[in-house]
Amino acid sequence: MGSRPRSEASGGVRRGPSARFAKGMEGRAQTPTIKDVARAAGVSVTTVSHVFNGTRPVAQETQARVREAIDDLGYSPSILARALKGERTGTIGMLATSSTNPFFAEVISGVEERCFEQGYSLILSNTREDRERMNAQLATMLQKRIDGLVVMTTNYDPSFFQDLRKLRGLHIVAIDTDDLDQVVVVNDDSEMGGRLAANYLIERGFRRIGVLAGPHQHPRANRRLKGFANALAEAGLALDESLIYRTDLTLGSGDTAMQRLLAQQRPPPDAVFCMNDLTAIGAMHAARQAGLAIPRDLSLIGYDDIEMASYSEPQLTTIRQPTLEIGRTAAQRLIALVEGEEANSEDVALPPRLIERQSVGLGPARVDTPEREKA
Amino acid sequence: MGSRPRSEASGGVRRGPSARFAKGMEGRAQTPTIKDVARAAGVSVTTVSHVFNGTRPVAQETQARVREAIDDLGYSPSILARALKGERTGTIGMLATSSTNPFFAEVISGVEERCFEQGYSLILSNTREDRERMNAQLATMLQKRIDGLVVMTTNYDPSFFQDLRKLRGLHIVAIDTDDLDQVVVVNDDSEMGGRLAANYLIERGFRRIGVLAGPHQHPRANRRLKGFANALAEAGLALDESLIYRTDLTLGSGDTAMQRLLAQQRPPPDAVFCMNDLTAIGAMHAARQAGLAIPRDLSLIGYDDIEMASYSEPQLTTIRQPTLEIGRTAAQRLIALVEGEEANSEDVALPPRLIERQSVGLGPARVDTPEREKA
DNA sequence: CAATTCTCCCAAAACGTTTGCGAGAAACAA
DNA sequence: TTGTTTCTCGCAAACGTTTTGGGAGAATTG
Repeated sequence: MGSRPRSEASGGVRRGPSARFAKGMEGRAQTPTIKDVARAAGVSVTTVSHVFNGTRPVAQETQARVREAIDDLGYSPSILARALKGERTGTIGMLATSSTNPFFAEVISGVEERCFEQGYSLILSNTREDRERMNAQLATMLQKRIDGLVVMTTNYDPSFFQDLRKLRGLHIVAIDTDDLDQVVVVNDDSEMGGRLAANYLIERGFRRIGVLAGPHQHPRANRRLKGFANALAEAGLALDESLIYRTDLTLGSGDTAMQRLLAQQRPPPDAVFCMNDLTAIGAMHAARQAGLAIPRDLSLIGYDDIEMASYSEPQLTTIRQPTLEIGRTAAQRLIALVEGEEANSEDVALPPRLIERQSVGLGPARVDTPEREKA
Repeated sequence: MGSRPRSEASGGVRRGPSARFAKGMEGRAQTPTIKDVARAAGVSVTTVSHVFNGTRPVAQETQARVREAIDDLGYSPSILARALKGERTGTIGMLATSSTNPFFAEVISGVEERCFEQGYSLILSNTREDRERMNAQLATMLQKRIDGLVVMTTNYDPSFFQDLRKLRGLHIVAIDTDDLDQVVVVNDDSEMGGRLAANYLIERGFRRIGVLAGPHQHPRANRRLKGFANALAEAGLALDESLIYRTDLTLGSGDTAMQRLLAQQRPPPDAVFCMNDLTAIGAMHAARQAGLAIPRDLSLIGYDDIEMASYSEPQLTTIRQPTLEIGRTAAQRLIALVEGEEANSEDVALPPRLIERQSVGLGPARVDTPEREKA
């Protein structure tokens, strides 16, 4: 809001008066404009434009001359100028919490991939869940006239989305957020994911089950937890609130949460449902440090199926989210919106899947501690 | 090069003729222009511009009126139009191999962070080392008139950089690439990193040392290997070429390379130097599957110090690269270049550091297999 | 040979900014 | 009153495109 950086010095020899005869590599070769091409080809800018875009028939010979000039000068039209004429900028923005978290990284990758395929480019910003940053980044993106916005935040901040909704004319798709009117949301079906985890554990006979939950306001993790609790309830089991430990879904917080759990719960629960693989791997670490063997003494199930889940010790049983697909779908929907599609703006929920590996045992530690059998 | 997508349908009601009285929320609220503000405030566009930018004294009262109009309408200037006047676009591009690899992700994060701090935004593209994609992405970025470019590729493709150099007027900074004239390069001091690893292993008495190397053309990994070999040589040891196995620096390839090594080398080497943490973790996995305990039967040292290195089993001893810092520095240098700084365009090499954890034992497996002692 | 239709091209407006130039008004000095 | 300075602000050009409305000449038709 304050004074913005002015180009006081005007520094280098940026942009001389539309370099004539840019062919010769004398001096600094400015990026050629359509005018340069027109001059070189001896035609009007109109003709150059039409040749380049194929928007109107142009005589073969003229076309050849123009094309040659284009190649010679290495001309490529300025999207800036083009966008000024009311066309789209072909740029979409993405607000993400952090691009280093492997789950986010993959979603981002999916978004980027689909954007590229469709000829859009992606401006990426990491918000770190800092409201100030988000505002600043959003403002910049608006100045850059993005065609649409993908939002992937972990903590659902209603006021931010309210602000967002005021921006009529900007198309928005949210990933992993509570259902929002006016905004398309792409998710995995988190509730189903939670159920999958619960049913798997129930099936194997686990009854005393802990949870490494996400932050309070985290919609995705909360939905997983809800599905988990529902499935438990349907099996006549209750979710023991005292066995729920909060994390912020990072490696470190999984580690410390598990430490706390192990310190407070004796004996420890038979199994623990972790809201994502990162916390599960952190939890494994803590369990190991505490001398517990997995899955012998304690079973763990994660969520996401990041690549690392196949390489942990033991390999992590988890619920796979179609991560890349979530990103791709979000981009797809956004682009459809941007390109004028009005219909089909319903939310999307992609189905998760159980991936069975080694971190969940065959049942509560019967063999090793037979005395608990009777309980 | 072929026909580009035309906006044939011109679809939705995009951009009516500069919405009058945009205050009323009737219909679609277009993003207001400076003209709308001027009209609302009853002044000329000139005055609005000067008020907004503080480029000329404006009467207090007028200023107040203009500001009110700006707030009312939610005006923010179009960078497109501004850039058209020859100013910078405030956008920098980044070509990266993949944003899901944790090392890359962190570098990207550093770049993004610094860009944001300096008021630039980042267009990110994943190349997947596909030359076609790179070209297409670069072309798009050029059309968007990026002010500068950060390149982070794993395989050094001289011809690409040659092409790049032809783009005079575009500022470029490369990360992790062989020294290039005309382009600033930011690295960690990979050779020193290799030495650190070698000396640490030598110190502990390891002599028969394997290597999980990177791809042939990978400059960074090659420099590490060179430093490693040099340090070995200085200690009077030779690097056994037959103990070098190639990987492509992913988890999976670390796993399979280690499998091959274990199958072919009996007994296995005492220690293995892995070119990055991902391959080291993959290698751990393979070793475990083969029934080897780390570090009892085999010592492993990695490179990068990604977060996961602290949570693997056992925790990975590794060479830490100042990953974030590499990204930040690259962005910093690029922005300096963009803003007209000519001098100080030397390459940067940031110092790596040994992080001692648990994957390297106290020496070759004397205790457990005393018979090898005599060898 | 005049009238009509094509074919190929150009001029100019418009997009939203910034900015050099200058004009009117007020304040001040004479 | 008049000349000068100081404030305050508007006009219009320019940036690189796309696109509309013609226009000049050639080809076709009558």
